[in-house]
Amino acid sequence: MKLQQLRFLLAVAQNDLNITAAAERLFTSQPGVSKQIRLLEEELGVTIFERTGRQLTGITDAGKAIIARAEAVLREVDSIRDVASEFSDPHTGSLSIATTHTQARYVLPPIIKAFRARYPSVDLQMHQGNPEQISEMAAGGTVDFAIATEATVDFGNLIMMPCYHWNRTIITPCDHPLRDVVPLTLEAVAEYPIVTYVFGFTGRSQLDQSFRRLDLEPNVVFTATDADVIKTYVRLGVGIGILAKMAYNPEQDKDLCSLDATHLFPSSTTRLGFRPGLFLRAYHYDFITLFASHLTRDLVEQAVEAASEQERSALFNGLTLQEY
Amino acid sequence: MKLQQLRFLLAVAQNDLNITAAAERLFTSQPGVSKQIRLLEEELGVTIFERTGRQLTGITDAGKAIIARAEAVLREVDSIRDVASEFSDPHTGSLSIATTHTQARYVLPPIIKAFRARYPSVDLQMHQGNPEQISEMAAGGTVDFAIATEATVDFGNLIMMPCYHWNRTIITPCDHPLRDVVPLTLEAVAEYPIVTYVFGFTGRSQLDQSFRRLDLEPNVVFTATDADVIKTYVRLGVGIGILAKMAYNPEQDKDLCSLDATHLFPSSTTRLGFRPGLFLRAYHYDFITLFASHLTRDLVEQAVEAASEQERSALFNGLTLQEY
DNA sequence: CCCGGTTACGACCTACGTAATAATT
DNA sequence: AATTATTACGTAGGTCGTAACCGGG
Repeated sequence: MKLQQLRFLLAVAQNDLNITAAAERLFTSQPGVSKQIRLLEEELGVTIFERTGRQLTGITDAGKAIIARAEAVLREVDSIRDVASEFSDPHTGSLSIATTHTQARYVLPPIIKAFRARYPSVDLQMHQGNPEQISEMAAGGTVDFAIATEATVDFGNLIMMPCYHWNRTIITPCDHPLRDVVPLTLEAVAEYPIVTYVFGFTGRSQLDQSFRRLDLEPNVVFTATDADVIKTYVRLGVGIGILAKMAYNPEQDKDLCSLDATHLFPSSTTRLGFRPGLFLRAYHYDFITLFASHLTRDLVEQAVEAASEQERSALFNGLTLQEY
Repeated sequence: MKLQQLRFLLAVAQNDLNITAAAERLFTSQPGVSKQIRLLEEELGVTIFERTGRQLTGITDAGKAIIARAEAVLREVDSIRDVASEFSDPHTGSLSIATTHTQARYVLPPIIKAFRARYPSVDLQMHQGNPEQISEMAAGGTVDFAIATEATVDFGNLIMMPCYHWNRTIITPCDHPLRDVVPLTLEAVAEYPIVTYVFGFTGRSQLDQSFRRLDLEPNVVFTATDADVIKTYVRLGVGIGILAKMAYNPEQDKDLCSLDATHLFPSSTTRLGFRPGLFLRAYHYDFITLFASHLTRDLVEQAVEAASEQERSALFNGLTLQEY
């Protein structure tokens, strides 16, 4: 068994069982891939791909199990390279982050700026997606870090660490009657059409819970995955907006008025996660600490070492997180 | 990077940095090993071994990290072979178990017999050790299964599953005055010199706790790692023996009398554990079910899938385990 | 007949073994 | 002096690329 054979195997699996395409992606010849696959099957004594005639038409059960493990092998091999680079050239490498719009647009920019200043030679990649996609990318090794608010807990065994708490603000046109309701109540909010996040994004489920607890039926007339769209529709008079506080910028959004809603909803927590086994380079730790100053290298290492989820969350109890 | 280079690397690390010895163990030439190590170092751009002159004198920090990951790679590669064998030849393979004397001597023999009857072509290996050694062997990949009562919880991230409960019996010469104490109490037991297990073995810590809870100071005059030695010294009149119930055989031990001590001590639980990532073949599942009938393949698979330790133990709540 | 996989063959490379050399203890 | 790592070099095996060949749609 050769590492290349495993690479070939994965390439074929990832290219719809098309050996030609896999060979192209690997910058090698098609017969070579074909042959190595057969040699691997022969050595293992198992057919990995179902064939009708000469065409690959499916993956056998054995093949699925083997492919899953081959991925693990290659991830681990990559991590060996990472370890080596860390010692030979600690300031060069790559950092890839998957995150949601809210983080990418409102929270990460200053962090990224500081990080790039400190590590100009680190190749930085950002991917945007919904929370599930983000978790999958982190679990599957496509990206190093997942940063999101929902759905990342419980998913794919990621090591998750709380980064900051945040709450919501309600934005309205400045002549809106809701501004006269003091103190603001959920009942009053529920009177008006609402524009907010789609389900699964940016603490939306916690928002729904708060209304439900008071047996209120909020009239959500429009949902979006990002705050910019929400603001746009509030400006159009479609309804009042409920969005993450950090997405409201008093200067740029001065045509909208904001009403603090911290007392109406429980705080949400944004977390950063990565897959167990990922080798964290010095700049990974630095990025984490830049993003959440309480997550020192020491603490992160303890979280990685922690045997159970319980043990891990115990580490984070008693920490005071930044509040937005 | 080649898999062989990683194998060479590990062999050198495991043979006191002696390349000659490593080459012998690998049935290859010593210059070959030397060269591949250097090639690997060159490719990674990192020195793995500290050298004084030509002698290898230590492992660098980078080397330690790399070796740890190389072990993971090779384990995973082995597991690919296991997967393949499972599909090509499900009845052939190997099963290695590390366990303590008590299990090996009194509990496992009928299980092993049944297993061998069902899988005569599976190469069965048993290793005896103390609970820590056992856990280490399972975590490090030396053996597939660890079976023990203590110390295996919390250790090395093993996936542990409860197999059966058991309690203790007290054995005495048949003319011993303790036989007249009805009902038997811990206070009475504490009056006599005691022969039992050494600390860390076969539920010894739970035994100590029971005495301590009543502020009793048991007079333990002799400790052993196995019940046969305990019986021997009880026969010599050194003291009364406290041992696991399944270690008392009414026929063979008819010169000794046993007093049930179930009401004096809490039950202990014997567990079976294996490292996460181990590929379980059909005969692995069958062995587990033979050993503990409630641990069906389905349940074991769920335990493997469980994301957290909590989730896993929840699976086992409500099961009624066999009681010895 | 086209697309895609396999077989055939030749060139290159590289891993490995033997032998010689150098450095440590 | 003995042990152990490195260097040198030749060989055998294997990987890879080109080209020819086959099987389905």
